[in-house]
Amino acid sequence: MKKVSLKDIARMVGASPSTVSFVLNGKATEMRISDKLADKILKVAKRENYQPNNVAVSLRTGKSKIIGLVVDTISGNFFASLARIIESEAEHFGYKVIYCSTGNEIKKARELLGMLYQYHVDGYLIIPTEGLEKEIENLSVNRKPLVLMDSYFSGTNLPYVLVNNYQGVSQAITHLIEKGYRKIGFVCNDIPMIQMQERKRGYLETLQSNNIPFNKRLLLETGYKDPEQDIVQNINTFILKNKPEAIMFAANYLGVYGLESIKSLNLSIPGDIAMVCFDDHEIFRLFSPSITSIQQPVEAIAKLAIQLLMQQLGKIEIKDTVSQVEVSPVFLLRNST
Amino acid sequence: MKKVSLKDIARMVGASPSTVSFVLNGKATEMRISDKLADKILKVAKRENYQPNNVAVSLRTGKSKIIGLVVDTISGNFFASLARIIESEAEHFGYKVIYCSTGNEIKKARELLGMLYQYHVDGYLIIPTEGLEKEIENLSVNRKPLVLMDSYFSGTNLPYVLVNNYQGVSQAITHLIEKGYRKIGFVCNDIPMIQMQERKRGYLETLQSNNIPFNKRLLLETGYKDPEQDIVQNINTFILKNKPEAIMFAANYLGVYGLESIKSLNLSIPGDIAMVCFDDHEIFRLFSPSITSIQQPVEAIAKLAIQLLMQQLGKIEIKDTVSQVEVSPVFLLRNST
DNA sequence: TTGAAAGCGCTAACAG
DNA sequence: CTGTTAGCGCTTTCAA
Repeated sequence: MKKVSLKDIARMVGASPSTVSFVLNGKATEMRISDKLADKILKVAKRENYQPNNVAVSLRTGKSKIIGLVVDTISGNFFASLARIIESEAEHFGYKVIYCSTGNEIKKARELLGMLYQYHVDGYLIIPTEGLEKEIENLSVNRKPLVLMDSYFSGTNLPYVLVNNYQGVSQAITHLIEKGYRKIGFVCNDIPMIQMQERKRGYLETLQSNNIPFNKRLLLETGYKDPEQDIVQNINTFILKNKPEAIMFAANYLGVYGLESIKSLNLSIPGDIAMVCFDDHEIFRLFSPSITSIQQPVEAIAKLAIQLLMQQLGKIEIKDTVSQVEVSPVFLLRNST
Repeated sequence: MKKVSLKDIARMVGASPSTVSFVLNGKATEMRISDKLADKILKVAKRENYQPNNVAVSLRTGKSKIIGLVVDTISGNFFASLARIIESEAEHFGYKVIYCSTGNEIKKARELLGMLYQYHVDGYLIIPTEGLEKEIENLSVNRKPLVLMDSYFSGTNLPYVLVNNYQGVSQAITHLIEKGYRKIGFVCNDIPMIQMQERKRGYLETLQSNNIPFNKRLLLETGYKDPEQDIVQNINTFILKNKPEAIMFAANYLGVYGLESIKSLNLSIPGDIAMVCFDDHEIFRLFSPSITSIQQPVEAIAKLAIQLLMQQLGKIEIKDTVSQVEVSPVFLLRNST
């Protein structure tokens, strides 16, 4: 039982492959195929359960109707919610989505991008990681539609959409200050990407504009690749040595580790120490006390990203020429501050 | 700047496409191509950064070196950890993985499977959902290598690998009984798939074999598609009305909802109510008190699934003919019981 | 030791 | 209104 091909259909109907192709692609009227023939073709195709061979279509047309979504890790909240929305948005335009995760390995990332390229995906949605700059630049040079999310490379002109990291942190720190906290710690990681830099800048400048001198001992930079154990340990000593009244964690996984640390230290939130986290997590809502956090407007990000991509794919007209957009975060006031 | 094709290379070197193809596919010696020519071809290909067009290769050979992983929802712990391992295992065999999520919509699931089929993925890893039986059966009939995970359809002979659900629940319930609890509630959902049925059976039979009469008011079956709010509300009234001394949740998302409910009821764990959950979740480890749970051996599941798939793909020899395997769960004793 | 040629399944320009 | 034909880029048989 082999799959029926377009040619098979043609033979059965007694028409030529091209005619069948036109009919099946809805170009029957355009090409002025007689209704009779068109109907017959449609009927036979249906009866035989004809499925076009997309590989052949792709080879011929150079289009695949697939967009590739490349992320560092598919675990993780942010990605999980992102993926669902992106998928359904893409569907509106007739595109399918395939996911690839790089596991934060530059080598693997390169391979994956290569694979997507070789399979001729029509567009790329990428959460960029350190070291991937050249490859991404390359896609762009080859005129591949692409949109970056969550971060971007400064100095390039690639389209991106991300949350306003500076604003989010600034809001949180201001909130802490208003609540009377002065000794505010900040725990971030050493990723050199723009989003983390912006968060750090948010911390520093907001302190400054509130006339609170920056104490560098209150800034903890953890290694991104360090094992969980080590990071929790670092946070432990950080808290013990510097006794911050409040801590802001610059990423949700850091907040989770922070929770672990605070728990192991037997400190109470917000009594002994207040906390707020950038990027929400299910745990923060459930925890007792619930944890105040800065939520990324995932839905908006996803929709905008697809929009920018579809513009490049010529699927929607370009309303405005802005292709680099930042969206406002959502401040979720809970009980940890 | 167009991509260089194999033909381009041939022209540059002054050889025929077939010769180039042989060399590039490592069949140079087999075909007795002279070393000189082979070297030259390799060098030029490298210089020109030749990348084969996989679409063309796939069309020609009917193989894609891709396996499709179809899950219900891409969020979720279980899947997230599964994916990572599957990916790296597949890599050993030279396969790439693409993910698709069905969002638990049968229509979308069908489309996705169709897409994978049309793109000629070489193998399928599927977490089956209700209603997908015929499509999956169909793949099998068409001799597509495939392995089910997490669940399966009784009455079919498809290969699968999943945790021993019965054993996991039985172990947990036994534990509760040993701890002295008698009024043990069980919260599951209404998915008619085998894994949930097995968990329910584990509950029922373990009570029975311990001479605890089954009280059907202690069994709560929640709608899988119900919104979170409703389910939490259901759990609330379930607890209030029936006052179980302990509850087992049959899935990790249910456990999380349970936590919410218990929190909103202001009950203490395990003082007022003990709890244990099937399928671990990061929250359970972090929560105060930490929540006892039954962990799925994700790594073992992933590795076995790939193994079964590679057997079908002829990539490894078949050691034993067992293609339906259950693995033992891991009991994680924590502080909620 | 190498090359010519056919063809995977489809689309689209061009000819009737 | 419909069919012929030429490929998309690659692999592989067969012939030289």
